[in-house]
Amino acid sequence: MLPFKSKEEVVQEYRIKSIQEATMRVIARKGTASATMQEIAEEAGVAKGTIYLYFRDRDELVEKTFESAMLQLMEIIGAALERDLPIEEKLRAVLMAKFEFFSKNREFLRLYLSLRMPEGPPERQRRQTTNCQSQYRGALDRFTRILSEAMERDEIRTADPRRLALFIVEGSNAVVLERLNSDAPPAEEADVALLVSMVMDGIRKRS
Amino acid sequence: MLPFKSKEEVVQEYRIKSIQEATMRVIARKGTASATMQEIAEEAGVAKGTIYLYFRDRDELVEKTFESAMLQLMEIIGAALERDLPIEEKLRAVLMAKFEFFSKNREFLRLYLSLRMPEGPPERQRRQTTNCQSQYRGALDRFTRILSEAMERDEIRTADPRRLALFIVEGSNAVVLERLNSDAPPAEEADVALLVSMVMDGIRKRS
Amino acid sequence: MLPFKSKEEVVQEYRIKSIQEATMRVIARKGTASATMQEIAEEAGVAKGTIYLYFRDRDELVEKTFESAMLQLMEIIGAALERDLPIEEKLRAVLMAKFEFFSKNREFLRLYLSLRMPEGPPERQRRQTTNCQSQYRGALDRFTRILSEAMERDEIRTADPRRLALFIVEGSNAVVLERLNSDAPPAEEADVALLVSMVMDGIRKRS
Amino acid sequence: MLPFKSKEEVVQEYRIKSIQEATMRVIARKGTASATMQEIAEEAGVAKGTIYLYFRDRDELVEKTFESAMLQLMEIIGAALERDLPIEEKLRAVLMAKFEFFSKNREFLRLYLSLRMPEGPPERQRRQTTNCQSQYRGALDRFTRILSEAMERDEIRTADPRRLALFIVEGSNAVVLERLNSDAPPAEEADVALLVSMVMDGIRKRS
DNA sequence: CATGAATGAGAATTCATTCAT
DNA sequence: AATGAATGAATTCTCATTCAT
Repeated sequence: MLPFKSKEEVVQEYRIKSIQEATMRVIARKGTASATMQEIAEEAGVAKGTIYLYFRDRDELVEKTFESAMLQLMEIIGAALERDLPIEEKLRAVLMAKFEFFSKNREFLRLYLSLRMPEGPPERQRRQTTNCQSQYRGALDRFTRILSEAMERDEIRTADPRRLALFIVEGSNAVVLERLNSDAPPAEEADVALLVSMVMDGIRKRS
Repeated sequence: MLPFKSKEEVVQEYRIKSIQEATMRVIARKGTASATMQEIAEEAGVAKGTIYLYFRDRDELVEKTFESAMLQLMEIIGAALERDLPIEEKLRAVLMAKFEFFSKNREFLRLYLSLRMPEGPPERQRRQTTNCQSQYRGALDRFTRILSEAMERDEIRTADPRRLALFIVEGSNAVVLERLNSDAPPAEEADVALLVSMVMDGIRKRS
Repeated sequence: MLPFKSKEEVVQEYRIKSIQEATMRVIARKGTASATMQEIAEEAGVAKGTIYLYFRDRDELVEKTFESAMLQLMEIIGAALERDLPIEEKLRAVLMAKFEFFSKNREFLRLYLSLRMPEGPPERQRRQTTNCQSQYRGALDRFTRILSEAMERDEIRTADPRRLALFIVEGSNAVVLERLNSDAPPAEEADVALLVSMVMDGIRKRS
Repeated sequence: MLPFKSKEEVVQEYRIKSIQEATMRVIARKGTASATMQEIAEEAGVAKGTIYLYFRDRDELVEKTFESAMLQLMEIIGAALERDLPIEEKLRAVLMAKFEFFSKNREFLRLYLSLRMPEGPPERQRRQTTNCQSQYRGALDRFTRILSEAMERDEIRTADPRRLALFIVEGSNAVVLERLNSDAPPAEEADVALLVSMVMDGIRKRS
């Protein structure tokens, strides 16, 4: 069964992709709350109305944009986790994947960071939580499970795996952000090595 | 020389404090971008116009509110850092201070987290960065310095202290957030102990 | 000479008819001002653009739709009026024709009622008046003339025939509307008889 | 207990009244569906936003405007019906009241006529029906009851009183509309007398 | 000082109309 | 001829800010 796409489908996917990319660029510039449909349309090179052909409303545009980028990220990280490696190498692989993804998708970072704190009236917050937080939570759960399994296999110390996961994920987010904000960040490998070593062995000096 | 405050000054300070507290509560509910002057005024029990007697505009209100809460946080953390303790105890003291502060000032967390990514047109972003990021950066620099000194004193391993500081600060923010979102978080001491031990010794199982 | 229609003409007439019927159905549902081209096109099973092949713009579509239904109505009523009957029977025939027409063309009623008050900017109002009111006025004039003639023949009392015509036409419209809105209206004959008797003899009790 | 109104209440009532009057004028010019908030604001000499201080949204503005004018009309008609008069005189009084009201409130007529056919999506139609039709229905019911009572008192012939009410009310609306559209309508008394005589005795010539 | 009514710039969204395929 | 994606003018509504009282 070959994946067959009619010309219309191709055009449609292309439009959706352009609009979502424009959305991410504008959000990267202005922030999620301040990105206007007007500016997104200009950035995408389409008319305002065109966006509404592909997305019900602004909320859906933002959510779908988040979801589709998040999906890519999850796939990359998922691939890194599937390989049967010791926990240290898994951690390294995940962090490398994340660093590489965000360095290729600079624009996504801001959206990624902002959707964890939903804005607006209760109803919208609920919706955003349902649609976006769930993906983020999913990623976190996955990482939590990896840590749990490593504990069971005695690879790492026993401790609340959720706390660890949170700490590591957010701590490394901060480093990603810092890298993107600096003009000449060190090689990805260097930062990843730093983090892995810190997470695995801590910062205490050993004799 | 006792600090002397005229009645007017006292009233003025009281107003400013009420308005800033109201601001934080509304931001905690709706998010920084969606908090309206109307809702803040109602929450503070004053008229909309009154806010403008004490703050030039909405941006200044948000920034000053951030700054004054941040100042408190910095003082508390500063006090924790001043004591001449080994790095592990300093870390513990700082985290305890932070946990306690946010548990007493739940409302501040959302503002704290949102101002790290300034919103809006370039001009506003610049202003917010100048006014708010600087405090955040200041806190970070301070922590970075503590780590540097500990490295010089050979208490901890040598590594980019800024990266370490970022990682630890943001990682622990995530745990603070998780605590505030959960109905019955574990004792502060427990979470702090977990983080300190993880930061100092890492997660690797040792024989 | 038989009227000869090429295949193209047949198709064209069929299209026009479908679109106009769809227009009336949508207007019956949503009201004249809220009927959108999109919904009309869907209802007619054609593309939006197709409508513009047959009608210059939305206004023309609505007007032509009105006109062609109105033309049918006028023919039916005209037929009723042509028969040489006493005024009472003429009135009965006209009302019967109207009741039957609207019961067969429920959808038309709303359009019929709404076009008596043209909407929008002066230019459009003028156009609608010219195109639609004229038909309505024509119908009214015709009925006015019937009344005048009856007065001249001393069948009915002398009075401003235009006022009488207006009163009778609109009064009976209200009854038509009420019938269409009720689930089980009385037989047409009953309502018509009521109206005819009322118009001819009034409501006063006679000894 | 004197009716006491603070200055604020007076100003508020004045604003509401100006805005509603402007609304009626614009609707009289453009039709209910085509009246824009912008034009209403300009007509009222206030800013767009000001209208929203007094009315939740456009729908509420239109409805409240209708209701308050309708209330006046009902009071005037009610007063005419309270007097204990024979049915003929009651009818005359009601019609006179109606004619006078609409000649003083020309602008209201269009709103009055348009709200009987609610526009838009089902939800809005339902709301308009609830809020506006109910008043219209109320007026109609009242008139229906008057007719019923006259039938019981043997003043008029027995017939479906609702049909009669509809017929008379709408028939006279048409005359009102015609009067307002003509430059020099006959005296109100003349038209009222025509209608009363027609309703009471019908149009049949009697020997 | 404090108030809150008024303002109007700006944002989201809709929809008649066009035009390349 | 038919299509329906694209357009952008027009519309509703929000909200920071001002200012007369």
